[in-house]
Amino acid sequence: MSPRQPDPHVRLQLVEAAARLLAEQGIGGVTARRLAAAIGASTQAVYTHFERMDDVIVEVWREGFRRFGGALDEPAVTADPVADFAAQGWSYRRFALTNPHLYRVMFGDGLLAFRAGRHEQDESADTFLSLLVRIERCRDSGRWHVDDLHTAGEVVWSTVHGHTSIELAGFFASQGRDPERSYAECLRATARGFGDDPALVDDSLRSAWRAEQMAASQN
Amino acid sequence: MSPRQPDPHVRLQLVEAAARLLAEQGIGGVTARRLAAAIGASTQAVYTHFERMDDVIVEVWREGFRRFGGALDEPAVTADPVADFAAQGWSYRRFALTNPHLYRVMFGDGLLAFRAGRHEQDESADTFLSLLVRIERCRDSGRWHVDDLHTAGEVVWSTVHGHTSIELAGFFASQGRDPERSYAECLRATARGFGDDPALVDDSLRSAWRAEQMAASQN
DNA sequence: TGGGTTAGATAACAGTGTCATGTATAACGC
DNA sequence: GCGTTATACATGACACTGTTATCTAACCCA
Repeated sequence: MSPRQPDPHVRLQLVEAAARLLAEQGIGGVTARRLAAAIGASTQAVYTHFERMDDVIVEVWREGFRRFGGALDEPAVTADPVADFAAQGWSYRRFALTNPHLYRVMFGDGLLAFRAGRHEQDESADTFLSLLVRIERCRDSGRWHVDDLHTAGEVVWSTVHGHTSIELAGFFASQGRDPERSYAECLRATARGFGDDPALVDDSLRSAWRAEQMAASQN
Repeated sequence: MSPRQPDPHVRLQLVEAAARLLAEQGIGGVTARRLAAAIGASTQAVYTHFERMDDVIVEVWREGFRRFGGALDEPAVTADPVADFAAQGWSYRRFALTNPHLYRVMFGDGLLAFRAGRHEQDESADTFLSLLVRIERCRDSGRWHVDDLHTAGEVVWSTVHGHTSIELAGFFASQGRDPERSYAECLRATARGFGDDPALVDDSLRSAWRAEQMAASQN
């Protein structure tokens, strides 16, 4: 009765290697053997620390949501709640474009949305709250008329996720279209859709666009 | 100098088998050996008719877009262009829910959006025109103010695709949310986003919902 | 310091896409 | 109709995948 403990350093290394492989080669590049080789171990090490190969990806997925939540809260909160909403929208897009493979794992149809257990889905739902906070401020300022906050969040998420995944799939590029223009239009239409004043919306969008330019240029 | 011709019937059978396997077991169920077994041939038959395994899926993808285009044009054109727009939106969603695996292949990140050549992407862009036609009618009726038709189409597509793919991923179900409510809200926000009159929008949405109920019950 | 448990290595199995080889068949010139 | 010949398709292999049975060596605790 004296068990040998699994080395948490090994587990950490595996997850880090998986994240790196994912970012560099996409989901197809993350294999058990490559993972093991990356940390100088055998494939069995993977199965000591994880039940299935997918569970390694789930761990990367978790870390992705942590970073994603940070990105969504990064844009400063100002006196213009609609500008803050739009700035968050741009931040959403920038995260996805900077981490395309990670975004696909997080929101794509690969495997996780299904295979991830309820626990993981609840974690991802937390990120959703970041959206709700900024929508709530738009409502409370009187500029937006929002019946149900949660439903409004689903509308916003649908739009930004839809445009983002279409852009990641390369459709806009292949058709010679300008994704920044249509994304701005998505944000504009959403704000107007919630009853905002068109002129005010345009002002807010301009502020948000300036903020995004600043943030994006910060390397 | 007397070549033996490949049997077009074999090719057709392969594509049909791939479509069936896809619908029944998802993309993972479509393997070369299963495909060959389904038509009583060897895996080499696949490589006689297609360069790569993926090209079989591309063929299913093509047929999917043909059917999808039909589904988008199915809702009747009436005197209310916004109701017609919304009815098309519901038809979009119904197609995806009825053919989930096919929809994922068509619009998902699996492989095709990237691997499919320019020719295939142009074909999918044709389907996009179905959306533009109905948006154009909303604009011409004076109810919508649309700067650029193509950009407006991208906004609409982003929203409906975003909500649809989130629903297919099972997020709404796992959170106990009502996807029909938020989808209706997506359509409403979109119409209002283009400057439509809120009261008129509500009327049009009701009409479209009735039409959808009819169409859906036609099994 | 010993005893017991388990981390991790090695090697295998079943599955995948793909291809080299061989054969039989279909299309042409006569 | 009959050879001739290019090729459709079958057979079997190769490299890869995730996963697991087996073994050894290292660790933890008494």
